[in-house]
Amino acid sequence: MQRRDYDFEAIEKKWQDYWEKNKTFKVQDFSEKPKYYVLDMFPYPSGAGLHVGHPEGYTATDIVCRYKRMRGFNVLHPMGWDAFGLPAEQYAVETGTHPSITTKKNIEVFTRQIKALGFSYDWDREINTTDPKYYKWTQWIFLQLYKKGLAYIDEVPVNWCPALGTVLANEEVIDGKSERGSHPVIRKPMKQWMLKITEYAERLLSDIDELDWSEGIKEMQRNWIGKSTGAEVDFSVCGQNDKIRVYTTRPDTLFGATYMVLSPEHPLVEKITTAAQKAQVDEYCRKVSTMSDLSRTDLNTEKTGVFTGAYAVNPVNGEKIPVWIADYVLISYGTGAIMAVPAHDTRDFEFATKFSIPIRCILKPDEKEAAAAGIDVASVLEGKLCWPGNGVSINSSNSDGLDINGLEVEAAKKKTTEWLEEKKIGKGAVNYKLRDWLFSRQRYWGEPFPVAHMEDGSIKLLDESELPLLLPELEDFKPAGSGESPLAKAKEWLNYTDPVTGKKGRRETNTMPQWAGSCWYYLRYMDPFNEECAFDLKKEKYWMPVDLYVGGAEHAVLHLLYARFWHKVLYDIGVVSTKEPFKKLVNQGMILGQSYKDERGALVPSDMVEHTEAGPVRKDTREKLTEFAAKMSKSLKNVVNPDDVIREYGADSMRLYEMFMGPLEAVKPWNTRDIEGVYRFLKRSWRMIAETETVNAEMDKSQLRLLHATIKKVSSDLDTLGFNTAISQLMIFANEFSKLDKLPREAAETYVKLLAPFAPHIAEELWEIIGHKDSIAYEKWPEYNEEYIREDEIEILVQVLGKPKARIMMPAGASEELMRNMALENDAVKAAVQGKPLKKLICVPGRLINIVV
RNA sequence: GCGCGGGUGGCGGAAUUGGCAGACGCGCCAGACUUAGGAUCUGGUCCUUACGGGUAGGGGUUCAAGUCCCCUCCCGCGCACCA
Repeated sequence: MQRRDYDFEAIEKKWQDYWEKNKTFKVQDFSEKPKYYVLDMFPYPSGAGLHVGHPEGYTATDIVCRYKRMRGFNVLHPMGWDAFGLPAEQYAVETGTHPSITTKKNIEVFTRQIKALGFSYDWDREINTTDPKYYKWTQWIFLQLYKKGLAYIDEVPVNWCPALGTVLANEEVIDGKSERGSHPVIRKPMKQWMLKITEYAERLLSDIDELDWSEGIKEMQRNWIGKSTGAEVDFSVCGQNDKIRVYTTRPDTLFGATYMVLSPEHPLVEKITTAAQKAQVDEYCRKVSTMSDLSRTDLNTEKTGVFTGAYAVNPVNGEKIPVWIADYVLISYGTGAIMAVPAHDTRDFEFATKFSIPIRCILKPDEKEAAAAGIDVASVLEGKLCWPGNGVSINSSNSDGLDINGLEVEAAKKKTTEWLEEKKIGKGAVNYKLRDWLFSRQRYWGEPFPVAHMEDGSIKLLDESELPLLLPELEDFKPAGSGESPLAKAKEWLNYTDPVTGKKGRRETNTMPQWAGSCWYYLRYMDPFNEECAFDLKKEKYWMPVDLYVGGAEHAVLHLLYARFWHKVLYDIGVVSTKEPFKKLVNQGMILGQSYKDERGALVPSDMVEHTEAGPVRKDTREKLTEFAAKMSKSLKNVVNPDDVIREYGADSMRLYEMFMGPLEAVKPWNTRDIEGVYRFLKRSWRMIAETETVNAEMDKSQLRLLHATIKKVSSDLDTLGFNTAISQLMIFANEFSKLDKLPREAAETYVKLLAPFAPHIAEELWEIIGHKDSIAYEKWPEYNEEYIREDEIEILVQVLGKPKARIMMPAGASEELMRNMALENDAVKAAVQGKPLKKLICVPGRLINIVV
């Protein structure tokens, strides 16, 4: 075998061993240096191992960490495992293998793969959510939530998945099917633990403003919380004492309310329904209750509903209006009842049209807005078209002191709300889309709740000294089928006796959802082995908040919202010192795989594709195929395994390619062919340093300029996470300096330092080759000198009428006067101007001149 | 439908925020070295023979527009009867 000049395999092994043996990246608490906490979203260790999406974020954070260390920061950069979860449990159901065994094995694979990329984690802080020493404190936090009144049991219709034998959270149900496995999901009432995240809705919303997160993610969180302001209004039911309370964001349209709608689940439905309508109403309610969420939302296009036979009184004009029930009104939002204003609400309009309910226009549309939307104002006024937009109120006054005619929407809302409050029939109100968090799962592989249900019906919290409450050993991991978790089969474990009173009870059989462990793991890293408390307060004060948090956008709302919620609770009980956990958040974009489709657009698995000179064809039929990028999946066989890439090109090339592909946050297509480019770059770097004589020579002006421009560009790009452009600058440098026969020492040393965060193994090796004994990891980051970057002469573009005509070298600090003269004397410029009179001359110093004639 | 991103060579992507569009890389073409090349090096590579024309399409502001404004089209992501 021929000698490989750049032997990445040996080099990478050597330095990974070195870092491990010397504990190069072990971090000290309370160092004098400024702290910097960089966090990756810790992975669920799945059986499939790492895919190329994982190292994308990990590489980015690792580069930042290595850079910050060289900048003199004390960097906390930990890794751990979000190891509770359904897949290991499903595997246990199928094979009888205990989830802890599967989990352990998977973690070993993940660890090996992650270490092979040379990330500078402090492995001495590794945590695992399934470790009793960890989940003891997850349980402890639950106790705190309960004590604050934020945890309660409620009987709620939940998403029951018969195939999985478990209840799923709303987030785990996609289009009425389970996110995992795509099994049908139906609604079933069950006793569940809930967390009152709604109590924190306002703070979760308003504190978003101070976060350094991408606007997109912040907006998603705002939408998820979904704050709206409006009013609650009471409508009395004709012939009864009952009142129907509605929530509306448009109190200004009360005069246009021509009917009301209750959600089928509304408690008043039964009471107000007349005998004549009872059969129909019951039938409708029955139908809706058995419907899955999917079929219920399916009815999007066609509204359904039934008249209850009852009437209510519109409080602004005393009018009798019919009360209907319809499934387009949700019991879980607002008051579960609405006043319907068909003229100014598209849903009500559809409903009213279908059931021939009067439509009364009480808002004259804004002419401009209506024209822009292509809406005919006259039709709106006749009640033939719906206008949900702006305008002024009409036909909106009563004899009881309310007159909003002529007012714009905002003013009309305000005035109506004041009137309602004065008459004590309503008040201003705020609503959120955010619901309380369904916090139990009917699973084995999760944190047990530290509670017992006592025989007298009370709930007993375990004492802190009884934690952790361990999971019982089981042999059969199948769900109980009744909806209870497999824990219901753990006979002895179930029995609880209060150590103080001797009273008996039964342990909670639900376990916590996977989100629980990830809600506070970033805190445990600061103090991972503390047995006295979840984490030391002084350490928390030193390390928090997380300065940079990188992870996939799939956690844009749920994990990040839940973690923020817990953090605020912990803040309120005084164990954390910051209002928010994650100061800066970056979502890495998904990496897509090379995929193929035929002319009909049918997808073709990658192993069926052959590459010919004319392009990709289908192996068996020779049909022409087109290449495109699609999410990596088993079925398309377009998944790239980092192990293969590392074997072929090395970890440094892998790291560089992941960063060079494009901006961190962008969705990018993987193309194995392109790795060749960064690999060549590393080989060139190798030859430039390792196989070129290093001399103590001065650099000339242009060399100094390039060196310092490179320091500047790489540094500023690292500050803004512009990894792709930083690498391209390093390439420019290597392209130039690799031409030299002898490399000036200063250039060599500086370059290796700049390269080190990106490609640490080769950098360590080169650093050693040019004569250093210690690791490069804590070398001082180079500083640039603006002096050297400045050019003496700058090429100035001269345009005539905006068209480039000449490029003239001018002194760097040339005055406008000088620039102007030099430009006008230029032959090419003279030719373009042709003696025409000068109308205007724009001079941008250091850049260009534009002559207008 | 609503909200948020985005549309630049054959491909991945640059462009100091209004100032020479296409940096850097892949691919491709030509050449050098070579027994050999999936090694390395050199040169070329937006379109057009040219004049010129080009950043999804159309209009506008400006001395100057990929960048700002208006309209249209397309793609991705999120939410989806939230009153």
